[in-house]
Amino acid sequence: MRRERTDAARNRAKILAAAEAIVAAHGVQGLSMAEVAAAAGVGVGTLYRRFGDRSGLAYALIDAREREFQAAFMEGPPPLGPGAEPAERARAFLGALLDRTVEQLDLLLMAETAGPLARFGGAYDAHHAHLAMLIGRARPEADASCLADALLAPLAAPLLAHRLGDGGVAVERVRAALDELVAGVLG
Amino acid sequence: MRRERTDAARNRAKILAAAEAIVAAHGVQGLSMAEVAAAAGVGVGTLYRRFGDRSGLAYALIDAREREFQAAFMEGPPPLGPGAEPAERARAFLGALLDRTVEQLDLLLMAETAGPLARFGGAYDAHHAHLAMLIGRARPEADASCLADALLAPLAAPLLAHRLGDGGVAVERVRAALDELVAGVLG
DNA sequence: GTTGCAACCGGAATCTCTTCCGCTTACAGT
DNA sequence: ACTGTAAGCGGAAGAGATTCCGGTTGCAAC
Repeated sequence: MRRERTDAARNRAKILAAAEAIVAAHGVQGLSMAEVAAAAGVGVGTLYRRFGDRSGLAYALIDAREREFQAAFMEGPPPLGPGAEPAERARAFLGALLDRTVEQLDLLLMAETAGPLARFGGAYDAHHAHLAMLIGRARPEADASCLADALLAPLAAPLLAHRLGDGGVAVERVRAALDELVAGVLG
Repeated sequence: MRRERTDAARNRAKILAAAEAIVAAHGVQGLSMAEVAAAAGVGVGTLYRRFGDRSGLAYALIDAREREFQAAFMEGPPPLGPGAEPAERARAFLGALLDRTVEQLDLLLMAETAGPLARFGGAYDAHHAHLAMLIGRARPEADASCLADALLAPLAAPLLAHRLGDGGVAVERVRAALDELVAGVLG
């Protein structure tokens, strides 16, 4: 496919920079499409062509950290990367994903709320494929795909936001529960 | 607290009837607040005072079946109700919840999308409390609350919609994976 | 039957997301 | 450099959710 036009690339950068500035200044709730467009000096149509919708913009803001994370579990050092036992890698993977999710909870919440299905393009599929691979290696006879969904589900942003925010549950308790789940499934 | 005024009760009934008719005729996507209000012959303000927002209206439509379900697992016959072993009850509970969720997938999807936090008032709390009770009975030393969240998470509407719809996964595969999870957690 | 008031009602106004389409521009091929 | 065109652009228009508030009404107390 053709290279991105230079004006498009420039606009993309301006939009992301403006969006980051707005999130830093007013939080995620202040991130309205019209405001981002105005701050970036482009029309709202440009935002939509580039990012699809509000949730697409949120995912784009998350993307940088997501790439780091994917690199870490695909080719980084153990126990996250190759070299450790599948069960240990799965535990490390879910723990790291928990940390990343908590760190960007506001953006993820907005992204999933704006359009729930978008979550399942891109990042989620990569996480699912990785975890299913680990499960399949540890227990070839199991339904690795469904089990991977089940282990990833407790990390959904709305649930974590509820428990960590209103519920007063600490991250470490969630991590411990995940470890127990992995032990039960891959044990 | 005071009894509901008769005009308010009448309007509530008219609104729910109109909403059900619209869902039956045009599906969940046709359920716009203005349209429901017009069909019920009330102003939109009345919808909002009564149901809070779009997701509140969706939950109200789900409510009847939810009450049946709660009665079944709280005081119905085993294995769902009292009388069976905790592990078996937990399996039956998650299976029944899976069925109910699939049955009302569209409404649940809309309800969670419209306001993700609303899910965690009412029905979710009841499910969580019940499952945590069963887990606590089977394994007093475990963190029953967090494990209950983890076992309920795979039943989130967006995930099920994705797997059952686009992914081509059958309900029975999901059920089998849940059974395996329960087996892993409850010994 | 009258009265006081709290709850309720309606729908216009507002707010934000999203779509649409006529105009502009980068850039590959000549 | 010239040109055709596909990609990109902007912002007005459309859609639907949500808020607001002046007017109305059920009903409990007297």
